[in-house]
Amino acid sequence: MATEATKRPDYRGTLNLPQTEFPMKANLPQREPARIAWWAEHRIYQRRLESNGEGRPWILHDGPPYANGGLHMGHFLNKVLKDIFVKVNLLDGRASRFVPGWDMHGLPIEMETLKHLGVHFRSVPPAELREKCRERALYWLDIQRDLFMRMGCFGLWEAPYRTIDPSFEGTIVDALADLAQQGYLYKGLRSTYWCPTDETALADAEIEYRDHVSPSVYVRFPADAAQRGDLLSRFDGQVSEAGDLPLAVMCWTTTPWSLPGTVGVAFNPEAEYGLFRFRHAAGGEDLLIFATALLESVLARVPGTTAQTLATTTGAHLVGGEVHHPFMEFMVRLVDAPYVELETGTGAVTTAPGHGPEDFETGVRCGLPIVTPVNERGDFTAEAGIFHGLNVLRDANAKIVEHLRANGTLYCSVDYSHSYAHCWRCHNPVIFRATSQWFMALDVNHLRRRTTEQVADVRWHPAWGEERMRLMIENHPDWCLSRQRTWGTPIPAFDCQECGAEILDPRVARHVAALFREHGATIWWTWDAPRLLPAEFCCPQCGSAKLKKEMNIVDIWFESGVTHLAVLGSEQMPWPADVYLEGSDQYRGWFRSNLLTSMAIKGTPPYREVVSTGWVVDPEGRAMHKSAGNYIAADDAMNTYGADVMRLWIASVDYEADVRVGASILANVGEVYRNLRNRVRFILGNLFDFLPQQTVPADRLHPIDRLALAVTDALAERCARAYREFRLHDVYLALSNFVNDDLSAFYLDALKDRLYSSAAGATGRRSAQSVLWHIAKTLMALYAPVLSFSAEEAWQSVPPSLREGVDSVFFLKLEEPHEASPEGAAAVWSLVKGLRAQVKAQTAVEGRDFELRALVSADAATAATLEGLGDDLREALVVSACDVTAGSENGVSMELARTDGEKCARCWKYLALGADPAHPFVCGPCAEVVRSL
RNA sequence: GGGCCAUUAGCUCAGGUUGGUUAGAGCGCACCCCUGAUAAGGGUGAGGUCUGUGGUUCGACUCCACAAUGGCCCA
Repeated sequence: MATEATKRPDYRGTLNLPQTEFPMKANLPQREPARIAWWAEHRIYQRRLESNGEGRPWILHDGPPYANGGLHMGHFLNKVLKDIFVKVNLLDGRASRFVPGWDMHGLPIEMETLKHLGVHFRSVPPAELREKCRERALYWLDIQRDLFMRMGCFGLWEAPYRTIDPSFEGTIVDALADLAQQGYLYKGLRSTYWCPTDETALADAEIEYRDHVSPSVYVRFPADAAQRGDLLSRFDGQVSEAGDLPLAVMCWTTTPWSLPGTVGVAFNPEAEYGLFRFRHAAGGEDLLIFATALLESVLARVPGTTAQTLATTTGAHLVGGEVHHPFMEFMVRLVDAPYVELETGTGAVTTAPGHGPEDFETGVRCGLPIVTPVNERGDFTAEAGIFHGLNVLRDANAKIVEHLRANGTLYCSVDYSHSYAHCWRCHNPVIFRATSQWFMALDVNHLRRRTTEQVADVRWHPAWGEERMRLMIENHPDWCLSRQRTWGTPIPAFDCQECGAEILDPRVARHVAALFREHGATIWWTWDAPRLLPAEFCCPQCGSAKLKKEMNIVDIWFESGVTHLAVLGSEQMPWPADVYLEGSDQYRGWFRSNLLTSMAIKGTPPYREVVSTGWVVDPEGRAMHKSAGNYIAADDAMNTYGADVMRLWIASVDYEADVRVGASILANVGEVYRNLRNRVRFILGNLFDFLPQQTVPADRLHPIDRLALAVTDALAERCARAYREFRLHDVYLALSNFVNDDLSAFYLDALKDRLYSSAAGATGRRSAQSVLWHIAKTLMALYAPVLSFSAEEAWQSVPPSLREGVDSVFFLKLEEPHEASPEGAAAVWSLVKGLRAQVKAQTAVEGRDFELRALVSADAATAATLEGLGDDLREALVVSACDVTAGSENGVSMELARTDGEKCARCWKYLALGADPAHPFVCGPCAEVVRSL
């Protein structure tokens, strides 16, 4: 063995093997924080923004997260996606200035603060409670900001917009002034969701549906003699066996507490109703009216009864009749309502316009009185008679059922489990109350029509977003803007003490807005009315100066609905935004609220494009919940996998639909990450001795290198286009295919011989390096929006002489300008790649790569093309010799055979050895290189 | 209960703008090669009734209807 070693010396030291400081192992969780500090210290984002200064900035307007807790994977998806597109545009030469924002007012924070303090909101003075809420919101803002920065997101983190800033509060009130001036705001009685626990009206968005068990009651609404005659006549006089039995309508409700406010009974006008002769188990008999379709169901619930059908008619025929209330003093009108369904109950539904939106609508349409005998705490008022003082959610149902049973009007009461509206924060059931609230009208000034029309002018991603938004606007009721809470921005309304006028005057609103900008909105609680009003302002109706401020705050969806007015509109942050990007729940939320305020105040949408994302779900496709045990906190994921792997995960999925995440999914992404990282590492390793001035001009590159250049430029073009069109997954697929298939398995593999065994400064080697440097820059730039940490790390590992003073990967261009590629380059590339694949497929049979010589035969044209590649064809096939012959047949075929040569101890190709007696085991070219060292 | 969206190999996704030969890729897995990208690299292979059921058609993963499962929004 010793003699063998001396006979065949080790030439390893004479080769140009890769060297790089870019480590193979990423250690992302440990290294990423230092990268963030470096970006901040060197003001990388700000400097690129400044150098991109010309032209209109590209603005992705940030939808504000709610500052009331930690961050989950949904937050990660949201903010990182935004960051990716911000960086795409940054690298693409635009000033993509990202101003992050936070939604900081509102009930959830107020609740969280009260819980934190352990007190009830009535026990804390408003100004003090507001200060505590502010502290709490700022506390969460800091935590969230740190995490967003930890994700690697670029943005103006030191100057975010916050809905609690006095300037923002001023914008909110100015927006109300604009709306008031144009006649959008009105005060109206409305049946609104009302939370008796929190004592506030709730927006639709503040409602969640949960299962709830209610007593489902069948109640007798008796008719007196006159009413009886009238009702019987409505059965077309076909009633012969009625005798003188008493008559009643059998009504149904799942909210017995609404009975004191029940002033109507609704029938489905198209359904059939029967007049039934009822024999009760106890012995009595009477006549009852209810839906025929529900007869069996009713009999099943009122045991021991039998019924005989005397006559039938339609619901429409019964409308206009009247019966007595089962216990109140007033009469109840029979009305029609299309929503009355015949699946459960009796088809005769109690209607309390003060306690339900449908009932309210029916009441208004049919002229019923709007009765609301329930106060803000859910207690019956004196208007409810004997039930005065009972609470509708606690004891009213039981007491009312008991009373019905006692006075003989209850047929049946059974527990009924159904989906019922609950408060989103305290999770208690909510009720409806008719209360006086401020509304934004959607049909004033053709707002609804103009909005649905202009929805078509926005580019929606995915495309179905347009239809979804259009339907959303078409079906939306007027927007209830007022809330009866403390932590928010006051609605600048005053009530006249003399004439009772409710005043929301634009002039007053602008005055208040200016005061808020200067002093903050808390002055609404600490200043008296005269100080808040413009000098000499009097009631526009009666001229009285005795005005009292209202204590309503504005819906927080209105606050976030005017972020476009608060944040955009300057030269640096122009209005409208280029893009809004949020989860698909925001079609109903922020996309819509911004659209409506913008259409009303500015006349056009606040965005040109809208991107919506799916939901982050667990590996089985189920929603994530802390209580379900499948919840992943954003910081935990980053600490485990590193932000860059998490960021790559986002590119690996189709974010427009729901995206799954879990340990095995992220492990897969981790493998792809290592691929992408090692490709760049290998390329950088081969550039350790390369200098920019050694770059070989395109026209003198090796043929295969020119093809590689062309293929790389095509990739960059394709990726850049996909990036600009938000097709992130296409970038991911294109990059991983390129890096694995074109580079690792083909080009880089082929290049090793030339890079390693040529003389360091040989033109051929510099040609390869020239192209490798171009590929490296291309890849790092394309990686940077997604793999921000790793791309930057790679860039910092490039020898400074090669980097030429470019400090950061974020100073590169997304797509380097380049000359047109040679005609058909991609086809030639594929052709050669295909031949190389054939070689590889046969190496197991025929021998190792370099042990082979290839005999390629092709039609004349193809042969000419292949011959044009010169020795690069041999190199690309990784064989020791290659001959091309032109045949007459179409296409290309190849034969492989063993070479005659011996293995060169230095380059490992099989060639004639020993031309230089000093180096007997080495081929001619290698001997020459070695001699020159 | 209604609207919208999704459902293609173990996982993440392509695909077919006009339905037409053996539905593709990466990762994982199994086996093999290399050891001068080495806590790397290369090759080969096994995995799919394209969620299900009907329908239209000479022919459907692709069009239509219904259903299931999951998601978002609403009631």
